[in-house]
Amino acid sequence: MPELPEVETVRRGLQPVMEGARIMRVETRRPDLRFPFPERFAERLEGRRIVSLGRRAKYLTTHVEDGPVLICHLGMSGSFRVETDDTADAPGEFHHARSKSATHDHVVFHLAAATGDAARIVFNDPRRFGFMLFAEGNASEHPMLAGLGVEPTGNELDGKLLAELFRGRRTPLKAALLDQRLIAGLGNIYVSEALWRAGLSPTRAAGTIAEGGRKGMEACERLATAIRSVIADAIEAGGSSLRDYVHADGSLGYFQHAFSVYDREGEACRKPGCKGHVERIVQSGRSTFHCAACQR
DNA sequence: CCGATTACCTGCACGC
DNA sequence: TGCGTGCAGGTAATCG
Repeated sequence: MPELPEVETVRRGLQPVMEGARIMRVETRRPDLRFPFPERFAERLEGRRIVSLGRRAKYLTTHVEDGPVLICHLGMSGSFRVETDDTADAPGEFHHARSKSATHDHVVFHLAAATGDAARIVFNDPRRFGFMLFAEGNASEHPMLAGLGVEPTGNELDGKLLAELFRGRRTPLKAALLDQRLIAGLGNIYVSEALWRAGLSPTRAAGTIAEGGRKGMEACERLATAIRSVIADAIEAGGSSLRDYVHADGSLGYFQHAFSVYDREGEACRKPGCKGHVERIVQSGRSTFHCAACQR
């Protein structure tokens, strides 16, 4: 489900509830998600105050006082929702619009805010590709985060860096952009969208835009700009709501309406003046959507 | 080193 | 109504 914009949207939804609150109790309703929960998972969190909620790529990091850093990944189908006594006891509110099976509520964090208000943070994940791990000390040194590449937010990712990352790589642009060791946070949707915005073919060897002299440099600049803009636009729209994905407060993201190619097989290309249409191809076993007419 | 394939798991849409 | 098939936003292990 969630690529960087969705994870960032989740983070922003949870932050006001979690930061400063104390974790009173942690329930795990099964022994594992993708991986087994860490030893003494609940015990090491209970009683501690949450200092901050961060994000690296598609990972959420929860920092507590005098405890481990909780690293959460949502996998394909993971989501968090916030329950307060108001929301839980009020039938027919937004819960109704998106009945999500409690069958897959795997973890519940019972919180007490500084004001004394109680809240529950519930992690739901039907496919259980998500996971929760602990980092001792600096989370960025945890094996799961240590190898991650540059964030596609902010100014660091530019044409020059992209050229350095791609130089000599014969892998298709699609695969290069999905490689979290190069750029961290892009997923299947936003890779298709970024390549369309940049007018670059997903099948083109990544190295060819890094080695093509002036034209190559222009392509790198276009791609860096496309990546940053599509991620920024998606975050601003509150992410994409596909299938059952919703925000922590139950609301929906809107970016799926702004998709240019993803899941639009057969539609006319939206690029002004382009006569092409959106095609679906399969690369490394996953769908890629692109316009062969304007993406070269 | 590289890339492609498979595995992990459940739900849903679709055709019959 | 049910059943088989394919597909789904993730990462990681394995195989050439």
